[in-house]
Amino acid sequence: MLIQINTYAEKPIYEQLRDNIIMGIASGQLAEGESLPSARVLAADLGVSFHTVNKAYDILRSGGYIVMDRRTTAIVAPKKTGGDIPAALAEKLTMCAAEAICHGIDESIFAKACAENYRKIKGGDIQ
Amino acid sequence: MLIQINTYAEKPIYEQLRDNIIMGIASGQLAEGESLPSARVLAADLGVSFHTVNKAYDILRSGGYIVMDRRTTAIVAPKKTGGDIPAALAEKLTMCAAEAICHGIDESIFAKACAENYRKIKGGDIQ
DNA sequence: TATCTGATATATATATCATATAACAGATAT
DNA sequence: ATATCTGTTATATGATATATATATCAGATA
Repeated sequence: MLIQINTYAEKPIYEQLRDNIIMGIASGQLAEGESLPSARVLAADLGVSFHTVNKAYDILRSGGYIVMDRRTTAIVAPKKTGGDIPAALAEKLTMCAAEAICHGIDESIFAKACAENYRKIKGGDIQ
Repeated sequence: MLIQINTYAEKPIYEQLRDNIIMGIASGQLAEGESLPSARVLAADLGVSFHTVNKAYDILRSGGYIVMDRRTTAIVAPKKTGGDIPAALAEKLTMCAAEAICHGIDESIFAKACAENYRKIKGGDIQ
């Protein structure tokens, strides 16, 4: 999977990496059990510090997105099914809804945008 | 409206203030045209620096949430209708959907959560 | 005139971000 | 065994972000 970062963006590099990989998993570009490049290799490829990649991997591990396997590099965590919405995600969604309301976006348009995003990502129709 | 912050949280104070006020506007607790407390007064009430509140107000002004009126304090911006989804919000929504997919949350559950959030906030059923 | 407002400037302390270098134990292949 | 990879951990440095304090300014208001 192609991982791209923008070192000029205001979003920290480690967050860009985190988001990139979450998108990759969600869209199926990174399959369950698939190996990620080692932190050192990815860092060299992107021209960033090994520690920056390591931080992103650590956050992904804490969030249950990847699993660290001593024998290989990090791998994509097993798929979850019928999960609950984690508190952190619920908070983000709440703020998204609030912002949408402030911008005068109708509930139907908001709901449609949410569902379309979901479908597009899951269908791999992204980027 | 009651504005609360947590100085121990990892989220910066100015972001907490921003989110708090956006929630207040979305939920109707802060009505269109309503005056916000002056940055100095709110800072004193919360026990934070005037500049921290000022930064939050400046971000809210840039985002079109409030209007700075020379004659009074900042006021809540006029309501928008039939607005489009701003790019920044679209990106947040995309990441929310991706996280939901990774957590094994079904599309129907995700869509329901989005819509329920929207309705609860708009109906004032919050906090 | 006195007092409020936000806007702006400067300075300081702390935290975060990103980097570099180094060493460590576990796993793997030669 | 040796060499090499892995993630983990520690330490140090610089740049930037966050939060604070103090101060000045122009505009508005009583």
